[in-house]
Amino acid sequence: MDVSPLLEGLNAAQREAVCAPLSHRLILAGAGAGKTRVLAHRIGWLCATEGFRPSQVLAVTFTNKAAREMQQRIRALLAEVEPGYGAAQGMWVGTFHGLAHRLLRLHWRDAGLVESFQILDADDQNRLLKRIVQDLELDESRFPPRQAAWWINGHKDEGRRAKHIQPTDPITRTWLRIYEAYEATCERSGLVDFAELLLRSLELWRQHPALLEHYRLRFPNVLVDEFQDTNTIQYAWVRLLVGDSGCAFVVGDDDQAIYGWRGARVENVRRFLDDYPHAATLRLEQNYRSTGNILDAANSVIAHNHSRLGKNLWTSADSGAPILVYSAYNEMDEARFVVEDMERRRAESSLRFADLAVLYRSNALSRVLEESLIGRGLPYRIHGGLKFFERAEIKDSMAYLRLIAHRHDDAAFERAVNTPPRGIGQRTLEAVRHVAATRQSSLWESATWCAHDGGLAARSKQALDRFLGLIDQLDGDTRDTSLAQRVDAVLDRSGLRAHYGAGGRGALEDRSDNLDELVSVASRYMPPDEDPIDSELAAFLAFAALEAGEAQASEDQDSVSLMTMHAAKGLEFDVVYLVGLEEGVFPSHRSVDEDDRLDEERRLAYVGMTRARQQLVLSHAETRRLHGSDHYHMPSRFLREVPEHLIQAVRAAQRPLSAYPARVSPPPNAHDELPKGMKVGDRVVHPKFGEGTLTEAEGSGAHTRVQIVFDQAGSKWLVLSYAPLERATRRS
DNA sequence: AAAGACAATTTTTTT
DNA sequence: AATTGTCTTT
Repeated sequence: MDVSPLLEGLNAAQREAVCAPLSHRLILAGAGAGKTRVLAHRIGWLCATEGFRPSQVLAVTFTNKAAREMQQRIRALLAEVEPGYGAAQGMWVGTFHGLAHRLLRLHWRDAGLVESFQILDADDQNRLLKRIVQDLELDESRFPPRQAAWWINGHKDEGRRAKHIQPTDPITRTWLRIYEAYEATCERSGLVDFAELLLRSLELWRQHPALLEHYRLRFPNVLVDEFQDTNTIQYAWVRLLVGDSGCAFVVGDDDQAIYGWRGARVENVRRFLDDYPHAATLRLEQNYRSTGNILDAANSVIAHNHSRLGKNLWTSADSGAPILVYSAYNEMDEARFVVEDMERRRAESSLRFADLAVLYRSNALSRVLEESLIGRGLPYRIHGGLKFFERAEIKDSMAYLRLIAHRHDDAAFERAVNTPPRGIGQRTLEAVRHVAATRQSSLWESATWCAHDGGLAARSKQALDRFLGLIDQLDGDTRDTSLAQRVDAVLDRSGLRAHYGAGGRGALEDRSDNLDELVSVASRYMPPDEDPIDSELAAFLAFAALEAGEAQASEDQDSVSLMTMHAAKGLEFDVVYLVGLEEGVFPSHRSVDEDDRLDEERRLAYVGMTRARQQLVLSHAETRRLHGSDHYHMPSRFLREVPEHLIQAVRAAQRPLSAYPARVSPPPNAHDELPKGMKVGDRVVHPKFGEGTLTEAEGSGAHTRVQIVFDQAGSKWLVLSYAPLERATRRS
């Protein structure tokens, strides 16, 4: 057997990681240091030289995309090492949720589930919670369903069920009541949300030691990617599986931990070292992606963070071009600059559109850029946004399929009953829900009863009965047909196709196109080889929930990428434009008050900057129109944290206004002064609060509000035209 | 029961 | 600004 492909092209540190002896390892790998590569090669190494079969390897990633990539790389490697190796048979590579789901499908009985349990996505969960909050007769404005979901998921992510929580105050008591009711509903309807997948599978192992032992023996090797993004329960899951006998190989970068706000615990990295004192730490610090200047800039920014595990990226590459910083008048000027710069670069070199990316803090910033790109006719692709399976019309269709597969799915029932409208209104539903609540039954059972026995109007009974009959018939009639035919039958006989086809209220035509696309997706769908689910429909439903799919399909077309910095993690481009570098935008105004959050923003900046291979372009706007009103922000602190000698500044003022493309209107009052001749950044004085700095402004004319950070009195928002503010006289 | 006016809301995202 | 959900009207 030739193991050389496994080591080819690896540097000393990478090689050490790949060939490490069998014991626990923590690999701290900086951006662009080849961590995914190391992970794939490590698995190849384990199989080729340590005598493991691929089926003895379990590797976890965070996204489906990463899982697919990993699987492909390993397959290619193994094929090279040992031609005809049966291509990674039996290997478990997937997301935490995907693997947990597989476990629950295999051991549904032991996990206390019904065989046909359904997965509840975030949207389903919110709807269900809304229903529950209403049923409990609580004030929705005081207990918003979204917040309830947040509260419940937060506890589940920490491994706590309702019974583990001791309420100390009335508010917590109420949240707990919601949690309990939610648990009961999910139980009764056979529904499992994302957090539940993990918690259930963890409990499955805890409560069935023999089963756990089986998996420990089966997977002596457990590998985790993006370890800094694991939450409490994911960590517990890995720890339980590894136990004392297994071998954990975890890869991460504490400087790229950007998901703390959704429960990820960077501390898990340290905790791993506490829990496995013999684990050796290896650092991958050589970066193969970016120029020296880009790395220097990124390193300088991240150096401002507290409590890092310590790591300094270096490269043998040239320092490259300086970091460009563009100061725009406003967001339109900024977008114009970005697009013109792209055109210029493309004219001067052989860059493809796909080598260019614009990254921003929040999705709201993408619109202007999009308009500018359209104006100049450049192809682009916005990543993120609504996924295919999250679209309303698709979810409507899926609700029918879910009911066909599992009648007791209350979430699907609520969605499908009256979509499209078929005369089953609030009153009727109220009655159905009431019966369900008193009998502790699913909505389906309750509806069956109501359609014949309840005290409903004959009309309503009939409508209800027709709906129930429709589902039963769809199930019966299409049982032996292909998945695509089933979907097609659902669209036709449910009336959804006619409903969306009619074009509704100004509704976009692609709604109906999406329905056709769903049929086509179904016809192309192939259940995974080693899937524990025997029904094609059930497998398809799980696929839709776990893998919502990219919104735009045109992946092959050469186009500029637009996305949030979060979405850019793991990707790289020759030229990266980081726009909206303004205090209050990035770092976000919701983060500036807390050190921890600010650190996370800074890590996000680090992630964004290190996406660039050749050229990094940073920009900020003096004025930005956001949510309908004007904002005047100071340049982001992250800009100031980039050493000056790395920067080449481009001032907007050098460009005449007449150079603006005709379709973008010239900026009104762009860099103008605020009323009273003030500008952001000025020193001001207030008779009562003393001296301070004008840091931000919002609104225009007489409504302009400004934020002043007073030297003594703290920060305050004042209406400029009323506040007795004066410009401070400069002291000598 | 369904359409239309009105008000509130707006980080980041995966599964 | 624009989307989203709630309330009102017919």
